[in-house]
Amino acid sequence: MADTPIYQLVKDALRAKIESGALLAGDMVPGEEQIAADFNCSRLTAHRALRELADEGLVVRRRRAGTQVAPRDGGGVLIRIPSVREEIEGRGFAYRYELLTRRHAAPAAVIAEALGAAQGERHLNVVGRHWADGRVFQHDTRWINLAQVPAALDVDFSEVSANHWLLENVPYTGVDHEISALAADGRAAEALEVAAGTALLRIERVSRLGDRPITHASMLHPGALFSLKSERR
Amino acid sequence: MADTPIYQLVKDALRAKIESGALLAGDMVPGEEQIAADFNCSRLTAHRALRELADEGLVVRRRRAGTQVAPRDGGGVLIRIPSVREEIEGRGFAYRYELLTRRHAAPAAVIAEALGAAQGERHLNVVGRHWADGRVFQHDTRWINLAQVPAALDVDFSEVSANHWLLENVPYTGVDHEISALAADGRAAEALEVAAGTALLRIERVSRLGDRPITHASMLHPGALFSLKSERR
DNA sequence: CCACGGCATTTGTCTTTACAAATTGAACCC
DNA sequence: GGGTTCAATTTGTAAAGACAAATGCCGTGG
Repeated sequence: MADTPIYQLVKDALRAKIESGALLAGDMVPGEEQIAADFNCSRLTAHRALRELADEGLVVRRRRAGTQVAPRDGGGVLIRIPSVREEIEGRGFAYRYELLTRRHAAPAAVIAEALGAAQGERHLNVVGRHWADGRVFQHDTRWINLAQVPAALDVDFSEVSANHWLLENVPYTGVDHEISALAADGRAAEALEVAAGTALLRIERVSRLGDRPITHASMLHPGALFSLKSERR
Repeated sequence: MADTPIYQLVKDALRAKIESGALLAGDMVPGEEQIAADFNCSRLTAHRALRELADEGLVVRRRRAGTQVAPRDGGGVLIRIPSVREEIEGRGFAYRYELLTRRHAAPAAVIAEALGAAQGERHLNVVGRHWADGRVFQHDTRWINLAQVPAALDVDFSEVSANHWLLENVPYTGVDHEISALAADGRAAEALEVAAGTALLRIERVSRLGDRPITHASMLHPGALFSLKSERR
């Protein structure tokens, strides 16, 4: 016997109707009272099912107007970027982090702006590489906003990667990304051990606590060798 | 007066404690009874607040063991890829779609496999370009699985982009992505109106209904000119 | 015909009450 | 000491009742 909760049964039934096309965008979904009658449950149970579907974006609810199937987003798609380590080990390679440099210096103007920091202010710069077996998988240039995370100055990042330490020790509320492709110049080619001119995938990431930037990371991948794979929904 | 619902007040209070670091990963969160007493509300209201925080991944709940702050994901980051049109118009450019070719043919082996189709089976191939003002923003090669979407054969994609038509007319349950960088070969360079060898950003997307692939899309961006920007959470 | 207002409907939140399910921790037996 | 059983605690789901808030609809009046 199915001991799946009733609200879940209701959700599944409605979801099936929507995904099968039996209910199209804009169509009215039965009201809470109606569903409660159909499934022989209380209005609260029907309400919960509809509310959760609304939270997931499948339906739109308005008082008095009732519930209708949400218009297909048309908009975007959510993808998940796994952590480097997860990505590498998921492909069956051995993971290794190598610290290249760690210095206390003033970042370039672009970076300073991204960090919301004053020009010339000194912050922490950590540069490292993530290896997949014998090949460089990612080159990681990170600036840590010392105004937000002064404790980072006391950390030696030779053992822990900056990414890892930050995740463990610094709370954040949001992350902004920018993904682009570029051709490797001399320095990048050397760092990644590829030929100059190779196409690289670059991910720039600013993590924030509220609206205060915590870190700026610039991650480079040899794009011809590896690719980021993301999952559904 | 604040007419924000009580469960929301509870959520905000706990979220604040977690994000400020007052509660660290692994720390116990007060139980439902305790919260109900603290906020002078019913257990169900406290339950709803905790349940929603658990749905959002901030806390972990186990019967008898109680509720504790979830370990920081460490894992991945969710980003949102906006639709091409949204992306272009969001930057203030005029959007235009141009159909290049539309043919009924057998895809290459790799594509056929991604579509879950038999070798040599004919499907619908739609190739087009998305323009931002006078420049090519994206080149889009799409294969539509006719076993799943036979109706696509009757559509002339000169007016509507394939992406748009599919979103409007075909339900899907999941999308898989792969993002990579590559250097433009002759044909790609011509299609995107860039110099050969320019670094390109490529997004490959397979959309599914259940586990049956609907479409395979290969999207190329001139990476030096444009980049994808994603939003928080 | 149009503008305004009130009414009825539908969703949103909350309380109280109840029982089920999971799991920890302790008592218990061997 | 080690494994097993049992009970208490905590979360999960549900019902019924109640009132609040939003808003589409219709009727009224101009």
